[in-house]
Amino acid sequence: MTRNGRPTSRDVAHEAGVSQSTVSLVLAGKWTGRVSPATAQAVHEAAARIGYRPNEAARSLRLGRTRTVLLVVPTLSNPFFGALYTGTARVAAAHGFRIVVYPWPEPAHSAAFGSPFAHEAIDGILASSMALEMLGGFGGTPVVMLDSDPAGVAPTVDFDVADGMRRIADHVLGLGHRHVGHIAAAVDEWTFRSRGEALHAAVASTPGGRVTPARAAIDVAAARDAAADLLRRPDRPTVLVCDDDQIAAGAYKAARALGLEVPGDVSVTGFDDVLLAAALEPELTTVRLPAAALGAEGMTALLDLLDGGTPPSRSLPGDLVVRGSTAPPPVR
Amino acid sequence: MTRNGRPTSRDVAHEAGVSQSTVSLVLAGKWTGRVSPATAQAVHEAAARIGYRPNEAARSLRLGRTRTVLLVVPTLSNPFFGALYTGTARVAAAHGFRIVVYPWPEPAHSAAFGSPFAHEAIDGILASSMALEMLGGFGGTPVVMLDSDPAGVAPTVDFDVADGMRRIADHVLGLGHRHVGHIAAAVDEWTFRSRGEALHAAVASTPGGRVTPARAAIDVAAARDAAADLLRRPDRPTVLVCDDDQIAAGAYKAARALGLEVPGDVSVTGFDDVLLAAALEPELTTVRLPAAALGAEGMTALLDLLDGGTPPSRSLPGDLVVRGSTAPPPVR
DNA sequence: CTGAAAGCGCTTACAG
DNA sequence: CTGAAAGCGCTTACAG
Repeated sequence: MTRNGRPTSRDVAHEAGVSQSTVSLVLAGKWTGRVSPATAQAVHEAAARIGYRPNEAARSLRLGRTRTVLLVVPTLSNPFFGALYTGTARVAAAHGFRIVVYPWPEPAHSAAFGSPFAHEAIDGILASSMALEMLGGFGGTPVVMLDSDPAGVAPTVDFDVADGMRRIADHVLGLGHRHVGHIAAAVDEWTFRSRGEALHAAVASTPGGRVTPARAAIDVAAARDAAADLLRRPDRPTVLVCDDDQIAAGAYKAARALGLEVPGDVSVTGFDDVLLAAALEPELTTVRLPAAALGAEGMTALLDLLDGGTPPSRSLPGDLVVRGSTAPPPVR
Repeated sequence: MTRNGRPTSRDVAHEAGVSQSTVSLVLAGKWTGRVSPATAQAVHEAAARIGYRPNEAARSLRLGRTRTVLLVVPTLSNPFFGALYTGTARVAAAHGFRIVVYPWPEPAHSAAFGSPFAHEAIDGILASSMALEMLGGFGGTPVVMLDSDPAGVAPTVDFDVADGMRRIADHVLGLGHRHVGHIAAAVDEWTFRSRGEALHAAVASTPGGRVTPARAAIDVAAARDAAADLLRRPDRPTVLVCDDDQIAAGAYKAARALGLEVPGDVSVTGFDDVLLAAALEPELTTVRLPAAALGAEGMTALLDLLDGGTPPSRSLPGDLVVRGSTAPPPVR
């Protein structure tokens, strides 16, 4: 027994009447052909009887692996990343890994958190929605990037955001819109660059189509101001395509403040399909990005990488979800 | 050097020309009076030069402590718990602890996660918004409960939700409302029981005041249906007091579907002040609960407990935030 | 003031 | 088929 009262493999050995090494072999599942079935069963029973659980610290020290993965996300105030975490943790748990979440850079607290890589008690890193370079020096720790530029050196699991934005474009162009206001997220990341490029390409290839760009932080108040600027123009866009659901919420507020109805006077679209999208009135037309699936696929790829594999970069499709915030442009 | 190329305290010792035990003493900050200042400085310089970082697994094994705390939350889809995590992690990092988040019971994945207590590589538990009994058998691991019944055996850090709800009640009663619809969260937890009791008490003590109760899951669609039932009554309440901001979002939807204006025809209040509250139109009158502060105070209490202290149960005040969703009742 | 040594609980060659 | 032993990298009495 350890000082804190937890049984050790020696206690199991004593209880089962075998040696400690036999216990280790049996409980690691490496006994077939080396230990008799009867002995193995006795060990399992003894372990269950005294409530034995292996000491992870000892195993980590011995193996040089910690079975811990660091998940780096830009923020936890967006429930998107909560869902992402859930997906990674599900796959991790099934393989005996744990996930430590690290919101970074969290503007408010970045300094106080200290460097996550200082601890180094991790086997690998999953980083979402950021550039690999942002991670700085993390030694040779294996990394899988999520929702990030697939042109980098690390394996990547992405959403096909360009395709999602093309679906948005096809939807609003199909409704008859030609003048599109695009409220881009003022964050220089691959995921947002891709959304913007796809939108511009799709609209430009349509006769009479044009995009008026604007930028806003991913924040309701900032988006409201950017949207108000677009809506006060003499040649007002008939639809506001937003890089994110929170930005779309700001666009709603700007429209209402100017006495414009959504979607009667101006249509609005979002991106992500977080809870907010269905809470707004009217409900938001957006692209659903399966965050939990992204996390699960990313963790699967990282496990492959840790096993010495070379997981291919992949892309998950997003679904267009048409709700009440889009309609044909007003007749003039 | 370890197999994976990381320098150890032996490498530092060699670099500094001292013994490994001296390195350990110096880097643990326990050298004053036992090691000469010159030697201590040499050790620090050598450690910095070769980029030494202590192996956490070895330290954990030796000390029998892991410097890891499990944070159990009901869900991560509500950004409230993201903020709570941020607060705990900030204090934890300052003390060399890490936080492992565990959403539990996450209806969708609860089975797949496995028991968090099985790993046992934790020194303590912070559990939010649940009953201590839900944690089941966690051995003798120290626990601090957050936003939970202070009558339990574990130290507790709470919001004064009863006071918050009284402020809501005073606000709407002050506006002239007398018939209050209460949409309670259909979750049998202390935090919601307290909200309901405080509301009923405050309204009952006002001449002519009465409460019509309803219940809904913490979910926009469920809340919409519950609110619609209240609003279709012949003796319709003039204000819907909701146990949570998401429930309030559902109340908005029900009002709009019935052609009622918020706040002209019916006032609505929330609780928590998550991002959604300011994204709604009109913006939601609610009680701001400082989630990050709760997390920070909880972690501080747990550190105290781990040090052998007996942290007192505490309560943090919530602020009433009056926005556009409340107004005097319509004249009849 | 400094170092040699024990030992935390495991895993895994190695010997029998 | 089974066990004795080494060793992962630390912390901390203990001896000098």
